[in-house]
Parts: sequence; structure tokens; C-alpha cells
Amino acid sequence: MTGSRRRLGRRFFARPAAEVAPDLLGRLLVREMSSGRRLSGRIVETEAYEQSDPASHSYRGRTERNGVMFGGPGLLYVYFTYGMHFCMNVVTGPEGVGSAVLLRAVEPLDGIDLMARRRSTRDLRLLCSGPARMCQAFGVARRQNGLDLVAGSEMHIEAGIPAQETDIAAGSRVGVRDGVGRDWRFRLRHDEFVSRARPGMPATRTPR
DNA sequence: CGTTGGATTGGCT
DNA sequence: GCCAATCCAACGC
Repeated sequence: MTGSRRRLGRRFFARPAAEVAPDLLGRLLVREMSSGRRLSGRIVETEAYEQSDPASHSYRGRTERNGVMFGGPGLLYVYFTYGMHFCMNVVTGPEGVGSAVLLRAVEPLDGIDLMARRRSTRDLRLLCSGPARMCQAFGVARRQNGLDLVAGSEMHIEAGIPAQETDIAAGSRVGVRDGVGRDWRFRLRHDEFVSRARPGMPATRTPR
């Protein structure tokens, strides 16, 4: 139904962010609560950030805030923004290089009641359709920064059912003038769980 | 040390 | 569609 429960390994993440980002669509983000409860969602929207990119937190080198981005593939990079929101990324590429994929939206699967309580809404489309909404629904905050998605037990990503290339739409990222070949925002076409529409995200065109 | 604005969201001028 | 909320990293002086 939602595909393979095989966990994605270190090698999957040890590639350029622009390659990992579209490949994450259709995979399952999973959090195992210490209570034994499982929270999960099918990834439907991502964005790639390479170190060479002025829009990336890692562009100006390693700092206290972005340190995890340089820590090696498969780590979870969580940052705080706008004075109230958290966003989560999956670190990609080799250790020492600051690259990551921002998880922007998932389709809620397991633990929907718990997500609804955290989000103060029962509307499925408002639970995880945005990077900060996802973090709130999954209970991800500062404490989860640096978690290992490959060797750790708190969070991981399962293989699920990878999206077909023809089902993927690519466009420019928020606030970034992406040129041809640099459309690094990816989402499933015709999916109702993606974040709210914004300019620069055409409904057509396939990546790579 | 002061200023600026952000990989956003929710509520409503 | 527009703007306030609210912290803090990065940058300029």
C-alpha cells in the first residue's frame, strides 16, 4: 500500500542534494515516539540546497547554527526561523560539505490523531503541508537537530514507493532566482498535500 | 553593539 | 492578498 518498509541507508543520502531531493518523493518519513507510537507521512514536496548556492545556510561556511549540515549524509538538520518556526532537512553529500534537502510537505499516514492535536486542526491538508507545519505535527524541534536517520532509532526514512519521474514537477525555490537546470523545488503533480501554491512552481516540466 | 530580514504561518484589513 | 508575530544569526559600524 505505502510500499517497502526498508530503511534508506547512508549511501542513499551520500549524493548531491539536487539528486536526493526528487528521489525522496514517495518515501516515508517516520518518527518512533518513546511511547511506542509511530508517526509517518509520505513525502510529497522537497527542496535541494547545495553549499555553492547563495540561498543555502551553508553558503558562507560552517557556523554554530548550520554545523549539522556539514556533519555527513543521513543526519537531520533542524533550524529555527521567523522567531517561531522549525524546519527540517536531510543532510546529503559527503561529510564536510554543507548540503541538504528541505522537507516541505508530507501526506499524513500514521499518528494522524496525535498530529491533529499538535496542529490544532483536523483538516488533513493542514497537518503537514509546509515545512514548519510538518515539524509541529511530528514534534520536531531543536532537540531533534543532529539525529541520525540511518543509525538512530528516533527517526528514519523508509523506501516506500519512489515517485515516477513523470509524476514529478520541478520549479524554482522560494526567494531564489533559479536558472535553467537549477529548478530545485520538487513536488508530486496533482497532489493535495503539497504546501500552498506560490509563484515559480509550474505544474509542468520534469527534473533531470 | 545595533540593525536587518529570514528555506513561514495564520488571521484578517 | 497582505501583514504581524517573535527570535536570533549574520553583517555593518
